[in-house]
Amino acid sequence: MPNNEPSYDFIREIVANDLKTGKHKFIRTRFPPEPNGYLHIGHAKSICLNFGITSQFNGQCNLRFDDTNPSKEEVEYVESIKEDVRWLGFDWGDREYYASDYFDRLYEFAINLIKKGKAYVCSLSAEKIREYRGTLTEPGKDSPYRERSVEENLDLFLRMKAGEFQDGEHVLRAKIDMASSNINMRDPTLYRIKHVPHHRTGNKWCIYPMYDFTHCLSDAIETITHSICTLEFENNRPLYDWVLDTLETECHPQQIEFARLNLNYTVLSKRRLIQLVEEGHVTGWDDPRMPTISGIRRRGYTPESIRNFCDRIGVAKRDSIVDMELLEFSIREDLNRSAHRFMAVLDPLKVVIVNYPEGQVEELEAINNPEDESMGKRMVPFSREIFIERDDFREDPPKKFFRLYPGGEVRLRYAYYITCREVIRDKNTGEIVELRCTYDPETRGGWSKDKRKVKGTIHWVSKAHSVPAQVRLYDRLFTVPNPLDKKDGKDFKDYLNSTSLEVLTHCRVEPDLKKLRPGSNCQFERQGYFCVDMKDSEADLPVFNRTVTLRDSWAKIEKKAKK
RNA sequence: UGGGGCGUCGUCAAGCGGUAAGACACAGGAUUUUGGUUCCUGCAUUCGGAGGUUCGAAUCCUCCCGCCCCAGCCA
Repeated sequence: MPNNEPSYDFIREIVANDLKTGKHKFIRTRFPPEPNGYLHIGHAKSICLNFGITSQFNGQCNLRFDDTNPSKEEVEYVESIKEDVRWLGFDWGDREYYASDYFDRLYEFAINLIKKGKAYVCSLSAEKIREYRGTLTEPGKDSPYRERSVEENLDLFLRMKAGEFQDGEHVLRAKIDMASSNINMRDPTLYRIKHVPHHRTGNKWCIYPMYDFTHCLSDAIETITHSICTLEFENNRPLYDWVLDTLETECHPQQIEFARLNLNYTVLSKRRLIQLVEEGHVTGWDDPRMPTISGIRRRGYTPESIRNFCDRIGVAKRDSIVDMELLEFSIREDLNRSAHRFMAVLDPLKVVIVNYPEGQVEELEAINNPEDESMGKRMVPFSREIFIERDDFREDPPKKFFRLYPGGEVRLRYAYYITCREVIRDKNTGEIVELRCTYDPETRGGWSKDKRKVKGTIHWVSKAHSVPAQVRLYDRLFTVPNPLDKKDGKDFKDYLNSTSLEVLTHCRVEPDLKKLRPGSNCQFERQGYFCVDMKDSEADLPVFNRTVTLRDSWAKIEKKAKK
């Protein structure tokens, strides 16, 4: 049976079915980041999933900060997270929640659990608790404090909250089963003492709830219908259900796990990213080489391209490593149809057109975006002395090289055909410093009446009219597809790409490029997509970040020839 | 040799008992004033392996193999 319907991923299938059977009339999800670092492209997958599903099925997605560990969390992170989610194009309305807003209710739930005889205060040290927990193959042992009376537990827990104890003296534990084959069920810790001020609740609390206790109850409080998380929480699902079942909450969301995103040539874990930042391997969370949302944004990626990327990678349960090229495809696709084209010479080589009248300047018409006529045209100044890309000239051209070489003719985009007549070198170094060329006045605009074949077209800028610019060429952060694949004791940082950033300081670009606003995208013809750096660009010296190169089939041919 | 998951093209990923979608990548070719874009064409006789059930299996059953997750008072 041919089926032309676009297929849902397994989560959307569940949601659609719940709607169809009437299990739910309204879908509510949540995106629950812990504010202990910046969001990365892996979070984008989760954001697109959670917000995407609810917009598709007319539901709502809450933004909830899972802020139960004050020793790792900071307001800087909550601000950046909000900015990133918004930038990606999603709106949580007024539903900005914090697990810490539920601390009072969570505390009541804990009291309730104690009263039901389902939780107890354990006074074993952390090390002892670990010992008593058993191992993967051996069952654990009951804590000697497991049978404390409800009254004693209530009293102790109250005093924990009141600050009568030091960190680590007691914890509140669920009373489940120390012999469970699921280690998460061996009387997991629910509350710990931490005399640490919280970024939102200040000094109000010195006991903080653990994830397993907080998350399910926060979901229930917010009447979440589908609690979507990553695979590693699969083992926690029985505990998620146990807490809600035992407390008999009115709402019992369904936890569903999917495989987190992995991308080759980079790392996607906050722990490692924070390491790169703190140890100075990158300039910050928003370094354009970082896979963080802020890094990608500064690199020049568009929200649209990220969303398309997330659609393309799909949602499933199997661990996978997505090819970076898919991300690059997504941004090329978006920028190809939207980016304004310009000419920019990254590594300038001076060309004097000897038969062009000295002092003459022409304004030549150039198309702003061949994919979008509505973006119009612009005038580009042309004169006797211009710059071309050093790499577009070869004294000894390889096969199939159809750019400029001695005696060869090439088209200057939107300008004229020129022929190279003479190569000028530096007397001392031998370096080529200038090319003497002649132009054909009959080819204005780049056309010839005699239909003579000129296969190559190169970009250029007028020496006198172009403006200087700095260009930053970014490459992948790591040299190997999987930096975590630690053979012979190597650390992921051993695979850092030492040439992931190349700064070009002598570039010359079209004068109009000076007018671009920070953050704007554009294409440097024949080279790639670039954006004006949001932090370092200045009116006198614009700074451009290379978002991604254009596909380059010449580079492939050359590479093949070398082999 | 405890438990929970997962194995379909180089990379993602559909497939839900009726005879292997799609995308990226790759390889050819056409068009092109970006060696860009666009457009054609090709790219899994086979679904981790072996048995079995069935007229028919990637889909059901059995066994085996491989990979991931869990022993935080992290999330």
